[in-house]
Amino acid sequence: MHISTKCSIAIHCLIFISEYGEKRKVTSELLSLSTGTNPVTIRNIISALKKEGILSVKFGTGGTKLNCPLNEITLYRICNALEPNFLTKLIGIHSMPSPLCPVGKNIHSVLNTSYAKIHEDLRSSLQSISMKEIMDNYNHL
Amino acid sequence: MHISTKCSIAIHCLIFISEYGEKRKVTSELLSLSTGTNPVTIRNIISALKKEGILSVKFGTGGTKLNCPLNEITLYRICNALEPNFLTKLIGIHSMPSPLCPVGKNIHSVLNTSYAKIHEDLRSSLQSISMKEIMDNYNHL
DNA sequence: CCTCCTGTAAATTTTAATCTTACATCTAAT
DNA sequence: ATTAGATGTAAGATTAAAATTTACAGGAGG
Repeated sequence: MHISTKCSIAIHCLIFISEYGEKRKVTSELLSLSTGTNPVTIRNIISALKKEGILSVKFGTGGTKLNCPLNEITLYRICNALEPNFLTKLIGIHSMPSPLCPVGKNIHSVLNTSYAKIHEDLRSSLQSISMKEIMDNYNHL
Repeated sequence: MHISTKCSIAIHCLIFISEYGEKRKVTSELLSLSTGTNPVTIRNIISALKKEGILSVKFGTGGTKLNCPLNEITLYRICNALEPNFLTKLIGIHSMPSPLCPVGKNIHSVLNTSYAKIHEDLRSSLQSISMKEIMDNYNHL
């Protein structure tokens, strides 16, 4: 399973909210126009970020605001909010190796050991980048 | 785009070839049985690994042998053989942000900068694991 | 009480991955 | 040389995953 475009859309939304969330009412309709994605997808993404405590949404009347400092919003947190346990789904494993073959019998165990290290490395990589760096990048473009 | 199960199947095949490639004729049919994948997929994977110089295939009569030392066969090399530039396809980016919006106009550039670091980190992670470690792991199971 | 918004669910469409079928070609053994 | 058992690919069919669309129940605030 891959890291979907939802991650990119989420970052897009967070930049937008960080820039405009205090000044005007940021609705899913507005984010939909800016990202070029349909409003339901936006609402699902925003909903996931809300559950993670990253932002808050004004119910009923609409509008979105960030809920914690930029440096605490890491890419890891975003990805995990969008898809829990996304790391374990990163590299697909074939499901039907032959149990009669010495290799087939043990392949899952071998792969899991090796992949665990990759998951760890990717996790720290994603934790090392937060919306703070991304906003800095955006502002100095 | 994700790292597909082809990577796991490739590792499975390489373990099998490493164990049995010298003793018996390892055909796509045999690998197909061991992995539980159809022979055409196996042949495509083996073909990609061959182009990378990782193994060699005896044409006509069949049979596969490793072509270089285990420690030179890194996961990065395997993934790249299976799908060139797989890193740039790892995290999807939404294709239609609004060019009228300040965020939409610049999002691709911002994302590419941030994602480049992740690609680098993942690359070194994948380069740090080779078939040598995997075979050691397999043998000490 | 009316309008604009959110939160979800369900069905449809689109896209990507995988499997199947088919066949040309090659090698070694008989 | 003929044949049996392989590889290498191309195309089409099937399956599975993502994304979009449609629909609607509910809240907030003028």
